[in-house]
Amino acid sequence: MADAGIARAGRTRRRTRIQEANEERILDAALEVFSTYGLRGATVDQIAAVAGMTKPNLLYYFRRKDDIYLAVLQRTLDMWLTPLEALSAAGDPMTEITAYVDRKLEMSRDNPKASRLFAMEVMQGAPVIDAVLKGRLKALVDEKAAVIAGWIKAGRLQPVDPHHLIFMIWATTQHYADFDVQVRAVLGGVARESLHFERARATLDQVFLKGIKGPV
Amino acid sequence: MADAGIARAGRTRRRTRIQEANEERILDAALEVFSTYGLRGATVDQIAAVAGMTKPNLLYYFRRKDDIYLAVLQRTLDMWLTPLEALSAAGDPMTEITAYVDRKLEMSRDNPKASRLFAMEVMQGAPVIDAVLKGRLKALVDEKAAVIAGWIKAGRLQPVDPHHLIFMIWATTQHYADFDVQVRAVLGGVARESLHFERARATLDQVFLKGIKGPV
DNA sequence: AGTTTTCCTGACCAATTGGTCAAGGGAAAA
DNA sequence: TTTTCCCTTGACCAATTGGTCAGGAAAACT
Repeated sequence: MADAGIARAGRTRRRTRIQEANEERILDAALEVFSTYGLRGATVDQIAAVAGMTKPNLLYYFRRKDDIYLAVLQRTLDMWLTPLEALSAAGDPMTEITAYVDRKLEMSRDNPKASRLFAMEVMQGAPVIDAVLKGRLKALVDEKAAVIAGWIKAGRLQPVDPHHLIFMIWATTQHYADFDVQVRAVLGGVARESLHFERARATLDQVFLKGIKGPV
Repeated sequence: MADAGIARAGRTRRRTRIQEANEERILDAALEVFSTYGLRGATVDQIAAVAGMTKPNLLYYFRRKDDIYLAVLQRTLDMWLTPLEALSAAGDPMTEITAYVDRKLEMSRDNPKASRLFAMEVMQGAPVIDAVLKGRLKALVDEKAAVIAGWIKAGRLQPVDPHHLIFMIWATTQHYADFDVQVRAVLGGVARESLHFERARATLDQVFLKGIKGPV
């Protein structure tokens, strides 16, 4: 996979500040464009325009469209998986899960483009990160599902299918990023940003909490 | 908007069986392609190939790419809104909501392409159905949210924000269509189709049921 | 049957797309 | 200051894209 940019001939050189700055500008622009139009719908010209540079200049840093796409996916991947990794068997089940929901929701609010990028990739059949889904992601989910299963076995949580519970959390939280336009359209001018986020959080917390809280 | 196909000159003629059949083939193919790549990422050649006809032939029925897109969106819209319309104030709250969840989940299973088509459209900023979202959809959601609010006021349901509850239901059910690839990847070969659908249904029903069931 | 209308296709076109390249302008090491 | 690389660009290219058109093949009407 190399170093993202500068896969050009000759040995690997030190990274210039210009290089560093431009690659970041490009990746930011690429996130913007790819997260809206997907790999196929996005054009290099468009990314270059958003990044404020000429197309050949952009292609100097990333030789092919696919390279940019790959780089921006990888860049966002870790950030996206972090919240689930933080779910700890040691903590109190309800606290842990609520915290996970809240963290994920915050990510959707603060980084909606990352959410949409993955959504686009997956909806197009995950041509690039398919292996990651089946490998790293599956392993992580299986691990945390086991943690939840442990809580259930210990009688600290209602018996629910852990995998599908995780799917529910993903779906509900990412919905606010992926379908942002629809959410706004339906809520109308009524709800101001922060307010509608707070309501979402309250609703999710409440339903999940009551929905899976341990035996009365 | 006209008659979808044959907006060609002259007065509107009767629809041939050939016409009817071909338009359906085209719309099926268009659903397949647009739901995967979105408006911009899809190509007319590709749709024609899936429909099993030449590009000029396809363009004989729909003169522009946008026309096909619009037609396939409209064709799917009603079907997509039906489940929510069926939610009735007259019924028992929990029964109604569970039934809605189940219906939506079945739609995701039986017509995942429709789900992905709308997801794509919305994620790309809803350039085509923006007005529908703010008009018809908002009106429908507001109406049903009022129904739910009524149940809450009557003490038959835990107090939750009705709009966000509806979002939760959309998100969780459509997730199985939109992120199908991811779901399969994470569940691995373990779960066979029908089995994993049944588990999803059970999990959603349970969490929503316990999550919002009226005061004990 | 013959005539009219619909259907279908190969050839074609302009615009856009991903990508290359030679050569000039700058930054930084010597 | 000089030299060496790094950076940037306009011009260019082949392939793909959305879309047109003239004319032949097949239906449909009479």
